[in-house]
Amino acid sequence: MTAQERMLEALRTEVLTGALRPGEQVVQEVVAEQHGVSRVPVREALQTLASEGLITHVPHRGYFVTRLSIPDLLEVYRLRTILETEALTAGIPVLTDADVNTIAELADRVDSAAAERDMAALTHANRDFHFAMFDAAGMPRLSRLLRQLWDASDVYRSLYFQQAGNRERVGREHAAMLDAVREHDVETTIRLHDEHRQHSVSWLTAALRREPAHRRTP
Amino acid sequence: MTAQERMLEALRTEVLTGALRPGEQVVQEVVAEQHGVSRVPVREALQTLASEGLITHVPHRGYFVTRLSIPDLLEVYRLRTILETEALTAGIPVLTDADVNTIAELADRVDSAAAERDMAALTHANRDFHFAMFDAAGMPRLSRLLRQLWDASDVYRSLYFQQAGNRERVGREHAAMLDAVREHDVETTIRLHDEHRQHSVSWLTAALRREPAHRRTP
DNA sequence: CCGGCGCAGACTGTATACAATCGAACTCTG
DNA sequence: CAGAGTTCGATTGTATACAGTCTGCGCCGG
Repeated sequence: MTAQERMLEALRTEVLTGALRPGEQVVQEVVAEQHGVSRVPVREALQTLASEGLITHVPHRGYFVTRLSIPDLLEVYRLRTILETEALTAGIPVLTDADVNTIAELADRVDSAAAERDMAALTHANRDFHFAMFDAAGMPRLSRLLRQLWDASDVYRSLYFQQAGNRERVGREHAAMLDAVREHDVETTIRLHDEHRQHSVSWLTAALRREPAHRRTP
Repeated sequence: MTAQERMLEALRTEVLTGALRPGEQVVQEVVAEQHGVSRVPVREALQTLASEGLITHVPHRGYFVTRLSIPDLLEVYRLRTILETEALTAGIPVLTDADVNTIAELADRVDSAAAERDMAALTHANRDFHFAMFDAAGMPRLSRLLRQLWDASDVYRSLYFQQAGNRERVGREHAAMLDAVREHDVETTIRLHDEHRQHSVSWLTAALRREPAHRRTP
């Protein structure tokens, strides 16, 4: 595995778990030293994250963790709604029994991570759970676009998960989805996803309004 | 402007106009020498294009112009249909008179480029024409996703434009769209876009089937 | 006292140099 | 003669070194 791939993974995790906070500058030399590599692979990883939108690049100034505005967050969720509906419509009917079992297992993993308050594991397991359904559509580009949109909002989802009530709610919602998925009930699965999203977007906009204390991404 | 930005622009143009053909390897040193820079900014531009999907990266092997398969092409057009419909629904009703004039002007530019058989100009003007409508939705992320999808298929659109009949057809289709846009007729604009897309996708799949002669992207 | 100017420091951007990896042609062997 | 091993060339990946740009602070003048 190349150094830039390691850096990409490391940086993505740090952003997604909130170790690097929105608006914060990512100084190349610091990251390089922490991981024992030179600045070159760090730059290339940052480049990738920038083109995905997770990081914002300002020439001659540096790389900053992207800070979502509320309108941007709403747009992300609107696009997710459209594209996830498409993915579920194509994917749920063609799920095999093995797929369903995998999804059930992933739901368990979400629960354990939630119980242990392991945010990194929770974020990952949650993604895996949902993308097991999305990927079933067999539309790699659609999956990829969705991953980008999830990346963009994961920075804030870690906030959402930090509250115990939200973690419990997610557990219940996932269980309901699993039931619908078991019966290949596309309509219900979509409806549950819509509600799931709806709740987190309202919670998050409220949270963002409460805490406008970061300074703007320069 | 930094060197990597110049390289990004240059490489993107070369891929989109077909100067670099699908499947072909992009050798860093060659590109660097051609443009009088070192390999570093070239690498960073390639990195970005790779994360957008225009270029495929194989560690320790190199960067290759992505070759679309027919299923992939169909997926791109399906996603474009969904997202462009969304953009037009939001954008067409709120177009100002100035916007409409801009669009009309862009349609003219497409025609002139077509008349002069200037493929690079044609590709650019065509994009500008359509994105003038899409961008009107005021959804920057949606525009961005659409640009990615366009990038992915532009490699093949240059093929489409090389045929005179297609160029004329596009001129007529754009004129019809312009009329619909002038009247803020969302439904007709969407229908025309659907037909527009439908024709190019059928033409392109046929063309791809005729010419499967490239060697596989390794 | 306040606003513009210049300088120092930090950080980014790029070039050059070196190390590692891959593929293909060639050789050697059964 | 076929096939596995091997060496060589080309190309990529990474480190180091240097150049350029921006920011913030202090100084000077009004």
